[in-house]
Amino acid sequence: MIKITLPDDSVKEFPKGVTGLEIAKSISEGLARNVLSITVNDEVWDLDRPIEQDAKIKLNTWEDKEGRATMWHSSAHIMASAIEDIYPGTKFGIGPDIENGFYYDIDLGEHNLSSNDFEKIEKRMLEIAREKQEFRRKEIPKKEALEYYEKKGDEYKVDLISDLEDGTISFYESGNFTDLCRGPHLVDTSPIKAVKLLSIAGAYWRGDESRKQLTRVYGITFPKQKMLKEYLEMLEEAKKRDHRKIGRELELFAFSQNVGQGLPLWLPKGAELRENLEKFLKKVQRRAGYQPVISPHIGNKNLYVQSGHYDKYGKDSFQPIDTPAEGEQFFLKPMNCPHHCEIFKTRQYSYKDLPVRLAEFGTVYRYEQSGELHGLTRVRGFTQDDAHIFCRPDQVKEEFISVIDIVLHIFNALDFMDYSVQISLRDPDNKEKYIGSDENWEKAEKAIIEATAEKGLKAEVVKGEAAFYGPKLDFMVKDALGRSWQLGTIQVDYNLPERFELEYIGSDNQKHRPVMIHRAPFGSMERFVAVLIEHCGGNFPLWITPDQAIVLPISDKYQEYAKKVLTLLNNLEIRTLIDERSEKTGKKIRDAETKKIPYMIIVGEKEEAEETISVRKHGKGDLGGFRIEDFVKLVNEEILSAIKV
RNA sequence: GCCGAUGUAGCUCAGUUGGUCAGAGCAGCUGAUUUGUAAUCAGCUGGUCGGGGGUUCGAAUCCCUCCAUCGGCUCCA
Repeated sequence: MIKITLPDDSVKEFPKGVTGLEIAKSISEGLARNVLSITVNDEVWDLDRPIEQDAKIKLNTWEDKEGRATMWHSSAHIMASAIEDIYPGTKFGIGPDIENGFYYDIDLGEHNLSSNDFEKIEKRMLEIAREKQEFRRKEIPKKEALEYYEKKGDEYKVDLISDLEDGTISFYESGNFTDLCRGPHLVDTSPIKAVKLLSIAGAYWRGDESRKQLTRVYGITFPKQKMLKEYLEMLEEAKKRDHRKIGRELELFAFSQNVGQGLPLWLPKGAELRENLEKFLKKVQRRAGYQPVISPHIGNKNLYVQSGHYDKYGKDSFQPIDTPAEGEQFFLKPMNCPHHCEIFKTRQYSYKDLPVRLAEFGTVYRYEQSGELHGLTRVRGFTQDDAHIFCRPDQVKEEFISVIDIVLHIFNALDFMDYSVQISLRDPDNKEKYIGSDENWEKAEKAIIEATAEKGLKAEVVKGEAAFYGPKLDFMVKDALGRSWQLGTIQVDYNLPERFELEYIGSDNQKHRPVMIHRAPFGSMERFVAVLIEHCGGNFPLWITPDQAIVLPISDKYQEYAKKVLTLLNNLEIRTLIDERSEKTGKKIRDAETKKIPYMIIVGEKEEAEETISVRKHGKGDLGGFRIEDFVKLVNEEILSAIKV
């Protein structure tokens, strides 16, 4: 007998070689029907794989991430099987489960797959699912596996197997389809009740641009038809929050082919929104000891040669700007740091002057590949809420904490709670790839880890993800469709102080090299606004929204009073509009609701007589009559509680 | 840059196998209406059907090419 520990820490005894399915059955028939895989000592297994010794287990159903992963991984096999049935001779790369569904990279040879082919593949997949094909695990020696795929002519699998360690390799067989696979899988295909192929894309073999591009087919499956329907509806809902759509509807920003792709035009409403964010951050930064600086949009080539960026990015960047003077070349600035280094160099610093914090909303230009451009999240011209902190090595941690404070303060004020934090460290096995002394790296990495811990952030630590010039801390936020974007970033840099020979005089009267910290709490204004739009669906917090209120006179007779109210509110710094059209009140309200204006001020006979206003809140409805000063108080309280000063 | 898809009025979309197919709703304009918490009525103006080339008696519709957009891949100082 072996001891099986369940998630609630209860322990049950089972005969040696018991399977996950048998354990599920011993608990309940219902569970046995719904269980998809089993986690055995933190490893996900097939339900029919015998457990030979004491173990801690968890049975995974659709409700568990691991359960869904098992189902989707098996679905990828079914899709491959269906594709092989329909297009014999197809070669297969990899087919993993992903956060929402799965994909398979395939090589169809001459044939071109398009979304028009999805229906017949889906149909075949459902047939396979209904056939209740069992997934059978086989262990085969590496040599035999290689022979199998060489004979089949599938160079991708050969490539994969060649990289595996010697010994036996696991295969899974379902119906006529056999695939190299670590597993785990469903017991059989029957839990898959609903199938949807979502999209098709090119993907380089092994993510390498120089290798062949395969066809990647994305799909998702569900144990119930209804779930698929709900999922597709959810995707539709998410599309409604897309910043590109809302940006157009609320007239926040636009693109023009005449101006150029990836070059956003901020419309009056969007510019107001952005300025409100900038004003807020400027205020916060002033309090935190930052000094504003301003630098030009172009820089001499020499500047970027010195920074090292010319070498690394010059060829792929925008073309140089030539001037009449001989030998002079300028570039649109791709980042602000070299300029800020030059600002730092304009005077001498004592160790007592540090840290020096230079801040600038600096607009930069980068040549992003055309296929990469995406609304406001990926553009060719954007404004960083940039600052560079020049400090002593012993100040790194303190500075990190203070920057994290700013980032959290902003996220808090915008009700941005759903973010993740990533610490990127250097690859410990490849230290020579990085610039800067071992000692400084260790100090900085330790400082970042400690600073995040002290701030109570749950950060994921990723080794080998650091830039060559220093470790970093990133704040990531997801957009409406679940894609992750990097917003705030804090990066240590040992490279630029070196290249620009920055120095300060220490207490020992010797010259020392400062550490530089790049940081941008928003990241870029463009990307931040994009993600903000998707988070609030265009219903911006009152304090940054372009228009906070709109006065709606009931009829032309009350225009005069309405204008009086308008002036009064604007004088009290409530950004207010007026709707003077000869429309019915219902229509004016509808239009104001559509524009997502937080407060509607309705004035008619009664209000004029009483010197009051009727207030309607967006999305909520009528709040009743107010004296103007009471309304202003209400608005100011709402703003203060949001900003949480 | 690569793979696939898309591109019809400011916006959202119809347009059957190439032949009164250039349309609708919203928006806009003009007029009437003077309105009380999510759409008042009537009339009117908008489009070289993404650009260019080709096939055809005839192209929004078929082919080629370029551009842009969308979903991915790669990249992201």
